[in-house]
Amino acid sequence: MRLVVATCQVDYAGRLTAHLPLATRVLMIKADGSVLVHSDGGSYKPLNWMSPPCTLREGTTEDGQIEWTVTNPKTDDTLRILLTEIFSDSSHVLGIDPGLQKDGVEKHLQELLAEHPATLSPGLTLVRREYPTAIGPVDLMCRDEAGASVAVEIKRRGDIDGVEQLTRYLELLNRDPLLSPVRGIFAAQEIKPQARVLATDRGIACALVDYDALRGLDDPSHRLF
Amino acid sequence: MRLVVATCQVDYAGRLTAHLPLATRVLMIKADGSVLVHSDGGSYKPLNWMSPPCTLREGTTEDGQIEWTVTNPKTDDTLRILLTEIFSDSSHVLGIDPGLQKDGVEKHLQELLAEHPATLSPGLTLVRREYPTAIGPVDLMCRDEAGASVAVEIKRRGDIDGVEQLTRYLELLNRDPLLSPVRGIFAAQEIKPQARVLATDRGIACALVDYDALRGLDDPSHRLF
DNA sequence: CTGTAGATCTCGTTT
DNA sequence: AAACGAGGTCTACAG
Repeated sequence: MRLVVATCQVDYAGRLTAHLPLATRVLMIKADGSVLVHSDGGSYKPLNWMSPPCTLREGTTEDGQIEWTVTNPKTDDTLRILLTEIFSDSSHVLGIDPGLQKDGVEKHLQELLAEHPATLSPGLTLVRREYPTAIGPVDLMCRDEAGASVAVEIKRRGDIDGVEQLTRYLELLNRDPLLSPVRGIFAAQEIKPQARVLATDRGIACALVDYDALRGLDDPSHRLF
Repeated sequence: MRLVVATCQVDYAGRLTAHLPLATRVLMIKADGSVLVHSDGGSYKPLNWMSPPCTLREGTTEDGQIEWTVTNPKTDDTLRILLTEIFSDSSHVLGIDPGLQKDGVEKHLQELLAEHPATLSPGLTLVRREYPTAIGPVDLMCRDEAGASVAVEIKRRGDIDGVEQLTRYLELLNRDPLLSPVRGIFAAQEIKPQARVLATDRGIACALVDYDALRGLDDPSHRLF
């Protein structure tokens, strides 16, 4: 890992063309050759960058200024960095990172709802999780008290795409005379108004999921930490 | 901008809960208080981070180790960083960045196709760009040689979502007796096989767009640089 | 290996 | 301010 603080101008050419005027920034060069250009704001996304695999070539321009050329042989992207003044340049050995341990995303939501399907609709019982179809797995396949099939699509944030996805599943599932009629439940922690309208228009029920309440129902020994 | 190279352990609690075991990493603290935890690989995304607005509080644990607590008052997220060994700690004044100048994304593709609609289908002429509907603007509304309406959806990468979007537009537009029948063209630089199948199944034509060729047709004086 | 869906998405633009 | 769409998306996972 090399960290350079320098006044620089950056030009990128790849999927798009982009230009950064001369200013002081932080350049992060990782062990795999990738380069990140960070300013003193924004968020975690760099102003500009090069993804690995790529190689950095250091050179000088005709007027004696330092110029870095970073190229990615796979994508033919290039990043040209002109450095007019260097304030700091240091290298550090970091070693391989053990990586991030996560908990609590959609998969976990699906696990919790699989354990407590009745929170979606009274009397609902699980048939199976990740119920396979030709166009992808249905998150939860359930049965209601009357024995009718219910397909559940789970999202953290419910938007129109999720409704479209569930609609495609329902259309396919309802072609199967052994399952039909299959009704749908669109479950999410948050449902966008347009998604709710579309779902309702298509006869799909919406269920708001309370993640913390589900966690409370769940055995706390399952926690990672 | 403060750059710290240190052996650290990181715990995040917010939308999800995440943990980084003890290892040597780079900590980037921006002027707005945001914090990025980078390892020597991956890509431009940090292992862990805190988005602004947030505040960093430095403290010491009972056993005398340095502990940073970063909190975001808006979202109630917290990032706890335990630093066991610091290899480098430096601060730099960067100033405000002039920002990235972009060129060449979907908007530009739309402009080029608006100028040259006949490249999509022979004899096609533009009615208007960003044709408004109740569920959003249609990228290009055109007329063919016979005077029939043609709705064009433009994507850089054509996937199934784009076909769904165009389908919704067509469904809506075809309810208008003044416009109906409206046919659709799905235009993209690259069209995924599944998207092509879905489009064809729904009677939507697919058009592969050659961005460089369109640029050639276009007046070069429109370039930014 | 390709393709698909999720993301502490981020980042615009528009309503 | 909220919402919708795009991203040089990136990234993990399934087929």
